[in-house]
Amino acid sequence: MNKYHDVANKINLFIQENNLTRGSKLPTLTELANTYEVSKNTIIKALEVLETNGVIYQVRGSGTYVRGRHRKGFVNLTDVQGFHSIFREFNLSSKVIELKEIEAPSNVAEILEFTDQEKVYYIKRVRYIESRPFCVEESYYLKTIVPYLNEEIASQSIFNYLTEDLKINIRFSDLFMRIGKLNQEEAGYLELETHDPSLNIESIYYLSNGRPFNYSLIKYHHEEAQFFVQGNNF
Amino acid sequence: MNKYHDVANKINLFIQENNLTRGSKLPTLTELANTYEVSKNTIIKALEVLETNGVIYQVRGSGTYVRGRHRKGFVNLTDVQGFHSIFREFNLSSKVIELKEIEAPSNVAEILEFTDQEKVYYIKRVRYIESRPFCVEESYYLKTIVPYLNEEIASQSIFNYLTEDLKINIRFSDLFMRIGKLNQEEAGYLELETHDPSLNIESIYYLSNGRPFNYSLIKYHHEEAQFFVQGNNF
DNA sequence: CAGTGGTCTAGACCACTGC
DNA sequence: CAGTGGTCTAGACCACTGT
Repeated sequence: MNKYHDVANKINLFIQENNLTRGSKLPTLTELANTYEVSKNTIIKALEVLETNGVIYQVRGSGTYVRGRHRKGFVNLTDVQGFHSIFREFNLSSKVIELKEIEAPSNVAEILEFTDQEKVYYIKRVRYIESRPFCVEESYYLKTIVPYLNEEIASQSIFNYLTEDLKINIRFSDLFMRIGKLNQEEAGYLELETHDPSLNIESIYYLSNGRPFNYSLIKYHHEEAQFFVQGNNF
Repeated sequence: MNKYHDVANKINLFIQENNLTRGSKLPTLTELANTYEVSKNTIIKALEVLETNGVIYQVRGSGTYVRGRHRKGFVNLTDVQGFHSIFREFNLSSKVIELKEIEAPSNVAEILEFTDQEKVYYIKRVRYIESRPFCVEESYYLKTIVPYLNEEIASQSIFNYLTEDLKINIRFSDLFMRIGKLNQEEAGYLELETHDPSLNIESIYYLSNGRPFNYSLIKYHHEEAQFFVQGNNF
């Protein structure tokens, strides 16, 4: 663990434990540098982490303040781990509809950027939050990166399996979202009517060396899909 | 303009002018430091900017590479200036439905965090992209921050007016998104049917001192709403 | 194990806020 | 104009990648 991540966590804890609310002022940079016994620049780095995570904001010439505005039930889209980390607190489960090893269809091959035929795992599953159907997911994993996958793993958190068991480092992701309409099958899974709207998110996940290894198309139940994005300007 | 922003722009230009594609390798940190005649740390800062903007990614021990994946017509949600900057290339226009100065309704007062009665501008407008109706927007601006607004300004880019004429610095924003249904009036503006779905985004914009000054509820035409989010993990 | 990105420091100086 | 965050530097050292 880096020093600045460490300090960031400590400051974050400090905010939570003291119940600091929006607008509360934190100590100055030099004070923080003294109390955590690191250089001023390391404090700056730590606060930078907290700023991009939407925890604080800094005002030049004035001070550092707590940002913290949350709305319950909204999932942060900016966080790559989004769903997985936030839903740890909820009772999240999955039902696997289909799991097979196939040659990648051409559109997926194009997205995942390979020219030769490559094997992928195809998974279709319905995800439930507190036993309410939440989304239908179709996902393709490059077999060279994810050599093994079974129904038991897919019925739990694939993300945890990738990061904790396979030690895969997910570095960044591209999400594309738009509104779609459910077909009869999907509507059935989500307990909705055919042609009801859904929030569709196509996502591509990349390894730390920049290679795309997963493509997913997720259709969210229109009443359950609630997302937020924290923008920063500079 | 800072040195590192300057360098970031130059590197960005370099990428574009040389048509560097996904995966292309950039020079090393020390080489970049030499060619742009700044310290290594300033290069790191510059590359950090490009990384959070989704232009490049860096692999420790290996190098810096071009990320660049775009899909036409998708609006970047992470960028505070999102709509305004990207649509500069399109023919974007607005029709003002209503513009008035009112006491803030209680829900807006709560969101914008004031307890006393305060005046706000309320604006309702329909926005068109290439003359196709794109979204219906209802927006509230704190009058203490935005002292004047008229129909002419509102029919163009309010964002430009705020930043360029009033010299207001927007620092960050919170966006909340979900699917909604259009009422009869809204459907009329968007040339859709009543109860057709829409992508609704509630947004709160904050000044550089952390004060919220604007709240908007925007309902997007379901066929035109296409957004993307670039996630970074660390 | 050479090459490359990442962390950390100490310190000088700049730019902005708010009294 | 005092206080506070932001930029920039030079340099030491660490951690990871890929051959």
